[in-house]
Amino acid sequence: MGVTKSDLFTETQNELANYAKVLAHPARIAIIQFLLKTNTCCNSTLVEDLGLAQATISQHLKELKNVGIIQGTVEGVSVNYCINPEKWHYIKKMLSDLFDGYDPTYCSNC
Amino acid sequence: MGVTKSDLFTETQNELANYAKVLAHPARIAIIQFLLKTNTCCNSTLVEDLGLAQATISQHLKELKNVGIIQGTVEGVSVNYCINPEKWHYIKKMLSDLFDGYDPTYCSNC
DNA sequence: TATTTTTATCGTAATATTGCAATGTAATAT
DNA sequence: ATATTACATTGCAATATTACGATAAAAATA
Repeated sequence: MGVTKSDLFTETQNELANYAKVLAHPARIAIIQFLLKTNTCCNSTLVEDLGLAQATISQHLKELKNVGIIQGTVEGVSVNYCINPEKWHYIKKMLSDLFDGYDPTYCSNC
Repeated sequence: MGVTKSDLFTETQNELANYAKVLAHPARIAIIQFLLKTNTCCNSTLVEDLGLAQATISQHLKELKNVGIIQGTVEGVSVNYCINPEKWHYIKKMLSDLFDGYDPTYCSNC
């Protein structure tokens, strides 16, 4: 049906899935990596750098902002985007908690 | 269009996005967490545990298997799934490389 | 004021994802 | 041989995502 049955899952499961979803597009990964390098960027810079249309970049930025991984501050005509440090570390922790939860020494059949 | 312009991005960006995509559904997170707890599971166990239809679980398992995060071994009538340790650590490293790439002390405007 | 620059939003088309009933398949049990 | 059990696959409907042109809004500039 295309609609996820969120009510079947825990809050953590839905939350993790939502964070993963925002990372699940190369353009958004590229935007994040760009920010890791330059610390700040605006829509027009990304349009040049990524080669996607302005409306498309704007949409990706919106999704990143919606989950809180980036934040934007109006700077005259343009908007400066940067990583939200608190959210960044929160997501980082959720993911490492998940990935640290596996100990292969307990596995007998693989 | 619904189609990602993969050719605009680096291999790493596409790869990261693909791994994120497979984590971008609470059912698949739930399956992984189930495996972290029990180390092994089969389709029917998950159908009981998650409350999704057998065909749906089968589809989610297929996606997890396609990116290599889990592997299945036929055990008589049923199929035992478990985490693929190499892939697990590979994905874990890719994600931590991304998330370790941020140093808030360099950021002046947030 | 008119123009330019930058971004957001709307509308739309193409494609992808989610979920499940129905059906197919393969191994085991009766 | 037939039935049962466990999964995979197919086909379909509903919804979500991706991409972008067109347009709107808001600030800076001529």
